[in-house]
Amino acid sequence: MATIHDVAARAGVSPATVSRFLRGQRVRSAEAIQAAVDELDYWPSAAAQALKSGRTHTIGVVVPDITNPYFAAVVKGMESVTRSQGYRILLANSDESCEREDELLADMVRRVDGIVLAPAREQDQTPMHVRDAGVPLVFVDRDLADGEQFDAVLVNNYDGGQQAAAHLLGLGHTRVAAISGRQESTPGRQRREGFMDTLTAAGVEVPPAYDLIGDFREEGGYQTTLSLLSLPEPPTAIFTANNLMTLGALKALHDMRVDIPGQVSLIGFDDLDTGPLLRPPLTVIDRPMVEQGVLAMRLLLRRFEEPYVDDTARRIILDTKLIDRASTGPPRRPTGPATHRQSGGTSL
Amino acid sequence: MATIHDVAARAGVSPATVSRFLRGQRVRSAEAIQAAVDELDYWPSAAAQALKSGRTHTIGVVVPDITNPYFAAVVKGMESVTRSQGYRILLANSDESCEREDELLADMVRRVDGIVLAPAREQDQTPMHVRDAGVPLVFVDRDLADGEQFDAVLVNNYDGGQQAAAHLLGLGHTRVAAISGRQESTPGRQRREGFMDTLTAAGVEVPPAYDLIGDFREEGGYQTTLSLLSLPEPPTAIFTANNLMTLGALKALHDMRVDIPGQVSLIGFDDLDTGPLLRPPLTVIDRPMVEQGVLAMRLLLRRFEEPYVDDTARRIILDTKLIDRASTGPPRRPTGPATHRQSGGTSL
DNA sequence: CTGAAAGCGCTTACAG
DNA sequence: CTGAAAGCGCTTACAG
Repeated sequence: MATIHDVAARAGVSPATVSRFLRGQRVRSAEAIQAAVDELDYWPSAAAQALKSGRTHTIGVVVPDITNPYFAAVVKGMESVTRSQGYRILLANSDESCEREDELLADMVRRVDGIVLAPAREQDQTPMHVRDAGVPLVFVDRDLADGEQFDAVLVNNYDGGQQAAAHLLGLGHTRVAAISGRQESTPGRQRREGFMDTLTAAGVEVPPAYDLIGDFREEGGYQTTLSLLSLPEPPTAIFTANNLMTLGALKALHDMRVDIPGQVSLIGFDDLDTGPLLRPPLTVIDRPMVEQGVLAMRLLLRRFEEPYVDDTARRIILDTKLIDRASTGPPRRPTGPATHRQSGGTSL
Repeated sequence: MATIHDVAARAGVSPATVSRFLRGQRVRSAEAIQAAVDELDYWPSAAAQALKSGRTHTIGVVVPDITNPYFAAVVKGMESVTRSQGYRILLANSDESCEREDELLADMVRRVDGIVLAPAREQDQTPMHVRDAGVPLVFVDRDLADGEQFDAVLVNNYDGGQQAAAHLLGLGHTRVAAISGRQESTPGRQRREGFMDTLTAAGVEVPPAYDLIGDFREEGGYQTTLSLLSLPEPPTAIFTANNLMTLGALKALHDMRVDIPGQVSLIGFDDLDTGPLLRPPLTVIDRPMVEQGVLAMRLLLRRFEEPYVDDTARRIILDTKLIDRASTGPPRRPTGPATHRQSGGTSL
């Protein structure tokens, strides 16, 4: 493969001049150099450039699962930004594993300029080390327990949980279950807290059997829903704390031939592309996706601007929004202090 | 950041010895070096290693759209392989654009050891150049017109198109429409050909208004379906050539309050995670997804084995399979040389 | 505007 | 097993 020396020799200049030309500086022999570049099919070595300049123009992105449509959308947003700025993305899945995340981060420290991370656990220590090593870090979707010093793009998960609970309460539900994400993760903890606090404040108690922890995966949503349905007194409404678990719950409900929302109402967190097309169309707590990726990447790239002065951490918290479709409705026979704004179910 | 010299100095050895230790060779001062590495929090510079060794241990992956669940699954499969082999993935979307793909490829040539590509067009020339530059290339999902010299993992798209057509013919449809992908792409062309050939062979003619070309995106599926429905004589069955267009078609059908499969049958190519949960559950041509990624990456990494002798191109063609769910059924009133294996529709 | 030269941080024959 | 030395392919002050 041709090197900068080959190009220089062919164009009759020094390698330094070729280098200057390539970085857009004005040089006398521009045409000759361009011709040599074309003829030799020259492309600079990224490794040599990185070694010399200390910049890789690559951003590491670590998410729990790229097949989760939410993260796919977030990554898409990030890519639209990196593309326009001349950066590229080194992508990896942590698989919700802290150990895996640590390995990935360690591996990335010396090959990227910065990292966007959705930490698997709020107690992670590795991000601090990475930052101490001089690699800027931005959180997306998830935070650290003591993450205030990091840039972050998050949503108001607590609020989202509240909205979900308020919606079910408004329909008259009192036997309400929640399938939450791991409590060591930001969205797992916050969504559950918002949901539970709202129920408690309304005088609705949630028995332990109704307060389940999933794994943010479809399988977890499926299994926990089955366990809920096998209870002597199953809930009349279920809140699933992310898109994949919602899908799992929906599958379980279908498999058990449960009428939605006749027998059980289902409200999920995070909308799906297929949300309106499902049986029944899904009621969900929605939030920006692509936009989160865009904002997170902008926050990160901003740290590479020269001169860079403003060193304060930027924390962006976006709002959630209820999308009321058809998977929630009033319970068949209100069993508690039901509100009375709905016309009521007729069956049984 | 600490360098190998710092570690060497602290351990009282030469940099060469540290380097040997790090690559697993036997050295006398192993403990001292390990201690120095730990204390200094040393991590080798990927750029320096790449420059010196000529290997980046990074694989470039270029797909049309990572938010397409099919490609997300393929990438997941690829990642499971790279992970276990000490490689990482540089991921990028071509957005179905040839120009964008060219840019990405050119950019990657000097920063990866190999590339897995789903070419946007069968006439692409750039892959040849990349290969000539010494970077191994494997195709996945899509091929080049003269791609026999490249490793590839594909599926029998023609066969899949045939299966879809045979299924609709078997139900008695004669007014059959197809929404295909761009004919310059492998799956766009092959799926349509298999579908059309089968109809033609059965004596069913497809008018131009029924033979539409989409863009493999949801929006394309939506718009073309609307145009189909606005025809004086709309089709009784639609074949959509990929998952996203199927979703778009389903949305259009819902929006126009068309009964599926009562008024219109819908059969898609590529299954969806939500396939069984949709209204109605989708009949599709299915194919391996994660597995394709695994196979493609194995094919590629095999080229880096030492010593590498077998230089013949490996072409893997996987089979498709019909999943018969509920979005297809007999037409309301058979209008052509209908077969008679179904019990027939009752309405109208 | 241009060139000679140093150096980024490693790896690897080459001697010992 | 070990060290000194060269070199991977660039970039960038430093002079001119």
